[in-house]
Amino acid sequence: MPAEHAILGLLAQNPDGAHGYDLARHFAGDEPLGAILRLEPGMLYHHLKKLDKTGWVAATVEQQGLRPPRQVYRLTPDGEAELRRWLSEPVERTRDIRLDFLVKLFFAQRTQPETVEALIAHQREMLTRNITSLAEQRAALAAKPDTDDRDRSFTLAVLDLRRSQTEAALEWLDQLSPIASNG
Amino acid sequence: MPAEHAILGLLAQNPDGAHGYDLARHFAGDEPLGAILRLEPGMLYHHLKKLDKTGWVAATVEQQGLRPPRQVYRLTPDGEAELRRWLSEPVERTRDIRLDFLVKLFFAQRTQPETVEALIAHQREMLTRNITSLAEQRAALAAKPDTDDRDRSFTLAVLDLRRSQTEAALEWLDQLSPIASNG
DNA sequence: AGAGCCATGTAAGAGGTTACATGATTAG
DNA sequence: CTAATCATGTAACCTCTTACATGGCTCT
Repeated sequence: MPAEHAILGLLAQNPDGAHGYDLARHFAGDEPLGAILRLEPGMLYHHLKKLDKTGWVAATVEQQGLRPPRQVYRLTPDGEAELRRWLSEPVERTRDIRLDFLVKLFFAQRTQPETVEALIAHQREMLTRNITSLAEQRAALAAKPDTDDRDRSFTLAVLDLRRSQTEAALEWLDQLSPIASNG
Repeated sequence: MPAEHAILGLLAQNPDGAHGYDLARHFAGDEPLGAILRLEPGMLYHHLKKLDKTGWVAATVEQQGLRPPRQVYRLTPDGEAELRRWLSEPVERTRDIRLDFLVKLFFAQRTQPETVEALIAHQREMLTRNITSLAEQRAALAAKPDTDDRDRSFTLAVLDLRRSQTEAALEWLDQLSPIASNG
């Protein structure tokens, strides 16, 4: 779940804590985070409660006169550890590059820029492994007897699509150096 | 929802109808459909009931001695119209190529092969449009003042990833000719 | 005799979307 | 005076996942 880790990441940038409405702004369309991940108020408040129950954030109440009191959330040590763990781990599937990996990249850059190169390198290995596996599946299928020609050519097309998507992600990764270096 | 249209597609290949267990086999891992779309029994039976309520399939009961009676589902004229409509329509977002478009391709090939080339051509146009739009967004962002450098370079990376994924899908589409021609 | 197939489902829960409810404050 | 902003949430409703319930039949 990238959304909850994104919340942890935002709190990691704000040692004084933040309340729901503060955080919500970062998930709007004109913010960089909002370009990859939209979070409606309902879900945001839901995640905050869940994170509180898990112990990754801690809430304190701030009275506000006549407005509803603010719940100010701060990252706990457990939450920080979880964030670090998550940020160091590449995503397994190519389709998760689009969302999960971008969120990782975003917060790695902002909260621990020295880890960005390692994250990219690990992700690179993972994608390379996936390409190898796809090549193996392709070879196995081509060699498989008793297969309808239409079925085979369709499944080959499926594997080829995955390969092309994974290779594209890999090439994109290799051009991320500006982010990695001056982040 | 590709799952429900996949069910319609399977029934379109079986004018005598099929029952849930029959259909379930097509969504197993070793079948070509299963390579793109897994459907557990629970969801399959749920979709069948929903399609029945919508009027896209019609059920008749077949007694089976001591086993539970079979619900045999047949495609209705409405269901067939819906399937045709869906099969002729490209997907809007690149990320839906992986699932929805592949399902469309699979069933277009098997139930109306003469439409495959048009489907591919329409999808090609859609992807080309998306690439143009991404280029525009990229230009707009590069020209935008008052933007944090880190924010800008991150959002540029997001747009570049989308472009690379969309271009990869486009190149893959252009090599689908074997399926289109001898399907 | 036991494993796996046939054939249908239900139940519980996680995760998400959309819309609404509340009510003061501030900006135009 | 109206609209947007601040600040919190709830409610209803989907979708999907995982696991289980039932019980005869067929194969080894």
